[in-house]
Amino acid sequence: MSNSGKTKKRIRKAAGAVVAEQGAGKLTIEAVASEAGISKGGLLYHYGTKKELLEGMLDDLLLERGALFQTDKDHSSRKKLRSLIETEFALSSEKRANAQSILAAGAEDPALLEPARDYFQTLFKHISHEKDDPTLTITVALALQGMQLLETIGLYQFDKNQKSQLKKRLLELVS
Amino acid sequence: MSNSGKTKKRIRKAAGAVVAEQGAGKLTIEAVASEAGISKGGLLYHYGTKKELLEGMLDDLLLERGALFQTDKDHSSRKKLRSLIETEFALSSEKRANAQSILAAGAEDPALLEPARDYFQTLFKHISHEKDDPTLTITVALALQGMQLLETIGLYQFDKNQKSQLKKRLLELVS
DNA sequence: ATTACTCTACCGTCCAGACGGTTAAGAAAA
DNA sequence: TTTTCTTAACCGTCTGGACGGTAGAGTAAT
Repeated sequence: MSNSGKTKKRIRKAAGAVVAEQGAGKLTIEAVASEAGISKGGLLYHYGTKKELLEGMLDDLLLERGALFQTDKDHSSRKKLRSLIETEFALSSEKRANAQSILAAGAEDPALLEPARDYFQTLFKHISHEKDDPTLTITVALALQGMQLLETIGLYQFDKNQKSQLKKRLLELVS
Repeated sequence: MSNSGKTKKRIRKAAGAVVAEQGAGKLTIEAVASEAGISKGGLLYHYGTKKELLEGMLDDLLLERGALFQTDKDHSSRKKLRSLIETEFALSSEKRANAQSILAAGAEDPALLEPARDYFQTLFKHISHEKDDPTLTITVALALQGMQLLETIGLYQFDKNQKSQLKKRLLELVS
């Protein structure tokens, strides 16, 4: 476990890059290995199967976002959402590349998405229990996700200006 | 061209079903042919290559939504968005399955998504020129897309109740 | 301090199966 | 009987994964 953590991280990052550049269907072990600068055999030493790699990628993604809605039972869903908005807009492009794991896992085996489904289940259940205006809060959460997914799939890229305005407005809507 | 239109449509529908059930990565010509009840060779008679099939699927999707923002120069972006909201929520589950083409095309060859990129480019440009509160309108458009994509990827399913509330609220926000 | 051994981290090769696409031939419809 | 549609058999390529091997750093025994 000494050095292997570093190499594993490099592999996961390379996998995200492959998906972003070539599409989820081109995520092959060879392509990832090449992008990471090691051989296929070397990659399979760290991740015994492709499935393990996909799971590792998804973990990265959910660990970043998921903690919020598991703990913090004392905070309102709006407060959590505000914090999620801040987090999402502040993410480095490297971390945002982790979202590619959604597409890769969905393409390979939809069953791998189960943890992500749990996350959204929890998220929307939380918000629905809100007293003030749950549907508005859901709208904001959906807009945040919509932006994220559009960018991940490569259908649209918001520029800095648009993003800062959008962030400001989303925060206002759930204040 | 006589009967082939029907068979082609059945093939496209089968392709959407395969993606929905097994994931974008499992969209193989054989699987689609089997789902459509014909042989692989039979499918390739109608769509000479897999790429052609993907393009056909994307056309289905964009023809439904796209017309709105190409024509109707005299209508405000809010009015168009309201009409898009109505359309999206009224879509049959069969038509909603067309959205799977986004995932399939993105997995196979991201270049195929170009028409879809154009669509969103046009959509957001239109909205940005709005005078009243473009960022709110963008938020609503993103929420609509977010719902759509979450359902398409299979990360969350909104029930009838949630949907009718959401539709009502989205319409209010851009009224 | 040299020999023997072990472990981690990798590499290169190989293979069975899956895949997209071609082809020759037949069935159905016109 | 010509055109349209469909089939089964086949081909070359790619992919996931298995596997044998190895360089090097450490550990222990002699």
